[in-house]
Amino acid sequence: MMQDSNISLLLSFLQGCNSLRKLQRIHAQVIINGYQHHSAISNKLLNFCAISISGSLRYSQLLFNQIDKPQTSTWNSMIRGYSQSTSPLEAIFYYNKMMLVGQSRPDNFTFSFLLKACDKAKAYTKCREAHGSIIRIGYARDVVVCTNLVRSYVGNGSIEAAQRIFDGMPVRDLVSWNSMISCYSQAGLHDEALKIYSRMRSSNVGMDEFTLVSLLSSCAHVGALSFGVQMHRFADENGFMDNVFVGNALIDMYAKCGNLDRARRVFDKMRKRDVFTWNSMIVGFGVHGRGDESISFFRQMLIAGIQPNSVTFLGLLCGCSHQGLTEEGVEYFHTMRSKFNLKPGIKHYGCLVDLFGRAGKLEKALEMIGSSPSMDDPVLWRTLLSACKIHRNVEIGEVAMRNLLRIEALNAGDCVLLAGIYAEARDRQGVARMRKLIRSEGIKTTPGWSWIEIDDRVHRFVVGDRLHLDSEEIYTKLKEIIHRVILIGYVEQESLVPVPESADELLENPGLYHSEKLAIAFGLARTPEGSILRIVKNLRVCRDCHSFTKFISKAFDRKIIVRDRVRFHHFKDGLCSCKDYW
DNA sequence: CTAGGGTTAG
Repeated sequence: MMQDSNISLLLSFLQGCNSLRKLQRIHAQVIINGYQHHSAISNKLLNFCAISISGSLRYSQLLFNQIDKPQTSTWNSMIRGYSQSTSPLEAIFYYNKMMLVGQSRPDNFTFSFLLKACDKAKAYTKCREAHGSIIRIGYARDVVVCTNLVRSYVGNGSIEAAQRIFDGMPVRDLVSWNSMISCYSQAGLHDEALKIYSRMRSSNVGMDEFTLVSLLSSCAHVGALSFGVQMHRFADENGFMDNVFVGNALIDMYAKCGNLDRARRVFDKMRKRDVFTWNSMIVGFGVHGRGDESISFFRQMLIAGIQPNSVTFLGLLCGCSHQGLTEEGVEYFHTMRSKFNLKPGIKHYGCLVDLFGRAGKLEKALEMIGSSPSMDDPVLWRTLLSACKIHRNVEIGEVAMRNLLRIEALNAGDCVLLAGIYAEARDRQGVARMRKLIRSEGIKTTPGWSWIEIDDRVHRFVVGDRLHLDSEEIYTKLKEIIHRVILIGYVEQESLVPVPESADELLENPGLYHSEKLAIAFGLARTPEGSILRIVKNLRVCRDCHSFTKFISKAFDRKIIVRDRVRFHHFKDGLCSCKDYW
């Protein structure tokens, strides 16, 4: 009697326990009363130590060692604890030990925790082994286990296996669908993520905040504005707008789709704002080249008492770089350390290389690489090479190229860039050398493309595209456009050495129409007068297309928003928001 | 009360 009430008292103490110190006192009581072998008590203790934030895995390890015949649930606690710790490999060791001892069988919980550990520890082989055991022991129909399998395979880079398991699941609930979508989204397979959504709709599991957040992230990445707007409406209608994740994802989506006003409106309405909220705005302004507004939001963020992090500074520095705020950018770079105790990472150095590079201070940019943590980072050299393209600097461009070769990071895009620099310097032999280099080294090429969204449909174009169904119409329209912009001063650059946009163009089809021109022509032909054209492309805008687009915005009185690989260009009345500084 | 899902950068 006495004993039972003591036990329940100890258990209730454990329930309310919120620190390791208290826990140790309770443990001492357990030992004093001779209850250390009472399984309810020791399991509870161990479970608490393993899972709770205030607990300690080391402590639960000690407790574990004192239990002579651990039950499945006890093993599970250890595996679970380590699976969410910083040493997920330990979880796998515990599972191995459990199998080796062989006294207790793994259950559906064991596999859920183990799979999570395989994901975190990037243990592909173990993941496959677990998959086999799951089938053998008979948990292959368990919806939670399968969902974990899907995540674990994706985390280990095997999207195909994940997709097969997902498709083979006898039952899929809302969480399973959300997992599949977020996995695609996080793996960068945004088209797949958006495609899954339509299948999900027909399976009648509904949608919640989690679904929205992943889908919005994918919209942001591919620039699918009208789909994003649909999601916004859905969030409004279902009362999801109070969720800070949803608000953040919406801000980011609007910013990345070129609509900063609507991003701002969502921001203003949010009741709770966290560091993601502020960062999304700061990064948004940054990639649109509105550095002064990035700075303004940064200041307000500090006043609101939100601590900036390294992403905040990436947005801020990007804004400074694209608006030519060189001194401010350098200043903020230094305050990272001095005021905010943040160590600038390689990407922050990249921003500074870009900042100096764009401003034409190529020597400074080169110095910056020298003072960075790594002279072997391809991104830094590539950034310098892009700057050399802007400022038509052959010498430093060649330095960047030699370094890319040295660190064996050279890709086709780099060759195309340098070829462009040579072309603008009228150095045909240089262009030819780049062409040869790509061929001889067998360097993989990225085809350039542009797309435009018209009536909720995406139309995608490549250089010299003849595959589009409306090819005739597009080329006729393009001829007409060229005629009209020449009348107001556009000079076609075809008479010069063609500046290649993509490797394909450099290798085989010089002088063809860039994908961007085709997308714009199609947009002009198919949308009502006065409406905004939104173009998304995977490469940078070339000088000729940039000039061409400026003239179109004037000749046709259209606002045109182009999102290229790194930033936005807003064309209006013959001018671009980047002030020709990109 | 032993399980699985979310945002910025890259």
